[in-house]
Amino acid sequence: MPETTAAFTEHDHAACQSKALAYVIAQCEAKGLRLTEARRRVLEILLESHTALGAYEVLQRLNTEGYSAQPPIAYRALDFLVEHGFVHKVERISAFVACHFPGQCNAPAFLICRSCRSVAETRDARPAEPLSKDAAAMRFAIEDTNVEAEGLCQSCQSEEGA
Amino acid sequence: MPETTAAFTEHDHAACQSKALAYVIAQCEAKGLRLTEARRRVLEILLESHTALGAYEVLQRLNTEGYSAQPPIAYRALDFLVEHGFVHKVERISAFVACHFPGQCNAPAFLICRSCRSVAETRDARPAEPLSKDAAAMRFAIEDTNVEAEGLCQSCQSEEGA
DNA sequence: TCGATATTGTTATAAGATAACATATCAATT
DNA sequence: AATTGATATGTTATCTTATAACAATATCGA
Ligand SMILES: [Zn+2]
Ligand SMILES: [Zn+2]
Ligand SMILES: [Zn+2]
Ligand SMILES: [Zn+2]
Repeated sequence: MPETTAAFTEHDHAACQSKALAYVIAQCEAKGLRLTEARRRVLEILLESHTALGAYEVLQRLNTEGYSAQPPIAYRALDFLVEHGFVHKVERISAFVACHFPGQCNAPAFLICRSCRSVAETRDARPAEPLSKDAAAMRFAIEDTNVEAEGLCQSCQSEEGA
Repeated sequence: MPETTAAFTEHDHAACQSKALAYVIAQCEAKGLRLTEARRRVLEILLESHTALGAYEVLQRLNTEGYSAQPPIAYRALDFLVEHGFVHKVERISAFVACHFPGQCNAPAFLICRSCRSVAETRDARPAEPLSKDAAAMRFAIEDTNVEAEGLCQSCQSEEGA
């Protein structure tokens, strides 16, 4: 199996999920970050699958659980989680996906299925070489990089052929 | 000079601009595409600088020229230009920038200044290697890739220090 | 000229994101 | 325990980005 999350492969997702959650809890302890109720619930919702969810989908999920939250609740929780690298924003589809490489994720890159919205994360994508070289040459200070590939996962290819 | 557009460097932008426009005109001729008034105006607006413009900024520009257009006018023109590779969408900032590598642009990558919104385009970014390798391994069919780096251009770094 | 196809005009609305401000909670110090 | 500054939440309203839907035109080959 390649160095990707198991998004498009069979795997023990319960383990996948609890490992990531445990890591976030530990990190917050260690760094004195406050993993509040809302933040934790949002993270748990995202960890349920390898599918990216929009902020309003997350919000809806919160609200089907007795919560009665407005957009800023979801966005603030997501901002916190993204800021600390526990969740990634997938710009291409304006959606959020939990990080599944707890603690090992520097420059993530994503494979995004346009049909089922599953997102596989690969790590160690050295920020696209020619880009960082050019950036240095023109004294451009890169702060953050997105590498996102959209397409069809294997199972959605089959369905589309059908 | 590296293989980037001249976005962050001194250059003969008039030439830059007219070369790109001429290329698009020729391509449309050759492929029987209709570069209508609206499409051409939108392209010209984007070619004026290496700054990315939002769809509504483009719309506003159209409307300050006697036009009286609604959002779909701008989006349709942009869709056409993006579809044929004459314009790129910069997902990270939901904005559009003219392609300045007419005919030589396969997998563009961008350096985006978060302050002045200038965008430099580098070509030949082989779609991030680890990603395409992983994709092949899991039979994921990549259709389109974004590589976008956000940061500060040299001149905006100076200003921020001030 | 006819008819299929592509494009534009127009209205309305969906979807994504944030500003602003009041209230509440937390955690460290007196 | 009370004070206080910093952080987080609740709430309303609004802003930005993008598209659906459908009628009216224009284009171009048969
Ligand atoms: Zn999993
Ligand atoms: Zn899929
Ligand atoms: Zn130029
Ligand atoms: Zn700049």
